[in-house]
Amino acid sequence: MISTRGRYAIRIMIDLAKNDQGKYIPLKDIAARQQISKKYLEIIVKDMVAGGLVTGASGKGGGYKLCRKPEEYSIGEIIELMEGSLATVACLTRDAEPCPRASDCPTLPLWEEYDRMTHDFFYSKHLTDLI
Amino acid sequence: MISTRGRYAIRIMIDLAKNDQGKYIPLKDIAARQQISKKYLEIIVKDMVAGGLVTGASGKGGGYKLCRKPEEYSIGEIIELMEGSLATVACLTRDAEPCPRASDCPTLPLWEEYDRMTHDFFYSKHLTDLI
DNA sequence: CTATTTACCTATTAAGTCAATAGGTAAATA
DNA sequence: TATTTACCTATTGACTTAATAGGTAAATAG
Repeated sequence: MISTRGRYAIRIMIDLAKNDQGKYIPLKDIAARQQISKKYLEIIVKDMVAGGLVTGASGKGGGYKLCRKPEEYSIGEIIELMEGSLATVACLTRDAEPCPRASDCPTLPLWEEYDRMTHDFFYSKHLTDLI
Repeated sequence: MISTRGRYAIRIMIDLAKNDQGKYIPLKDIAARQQISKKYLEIIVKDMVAGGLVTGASGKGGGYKLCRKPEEYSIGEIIELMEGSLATVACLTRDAEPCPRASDCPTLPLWEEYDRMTHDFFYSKHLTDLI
């Protein structure tokens, strides 16, 4: 299940893209338009800055801005950053301890196939596809 | 993320299919082969009986048994029963309260497409594909 | 230079979910 | 009648989720 972290991050990105006029956009405005608590968005957007999705500027006239063109963001990248992983089962997580049953696990190929499909799906979608 | 409920359920089904000799198979044996706590499997298999995936019989010589041929079970059906839903975002859950933003939510089509893909993927796989 | 606006920071919390464990009762057979 | 098995209810510890609370630092407009 994709949580609010990933979903709100995408909504922030879309909002930034749609309202782009070259200037920074205050989080207050985004929160009002998206009807999400500004305080909660702060936590989310902080990680977006750290992950290189957006840039922030303090002070009057400050706010947030995309740091690439909308077509240069894949949805997969956004979700993977915000959720920590796109993995659909625990044993395929980035930092999963190696499963001792992996070599003869009859279900592993299924999860791998689904994981690959999920990855390809979200990496083939870009921010521009949502605008 | 698919939890142990869904994953263990599939492993139980595979175990029942592989070891089928017409008789009931005690949960004790499945737990030993799969290296999963029998007590935990009890909780899971209870819902599998309720959902019509397997039948149970008490007493000596009792245990569990598939109630259809392995090719007649889709993986989607098993996961959906055990996880409550195959939905990948909250607003597409069976009993989600209707989202007031749905009509002009720019991300909804994305989740719907992914959901459809997930559904089709798991319903196209059957128990026999894992044996 | 000062007031205002904004990002940025740390901590806390209430509710819910997950993955079990514990300790029984009822049913069926050898 | 003893044994084996399913079936039942309750509890728990760890973790995650989705927030809220209350600040400090930076930048600009006036």
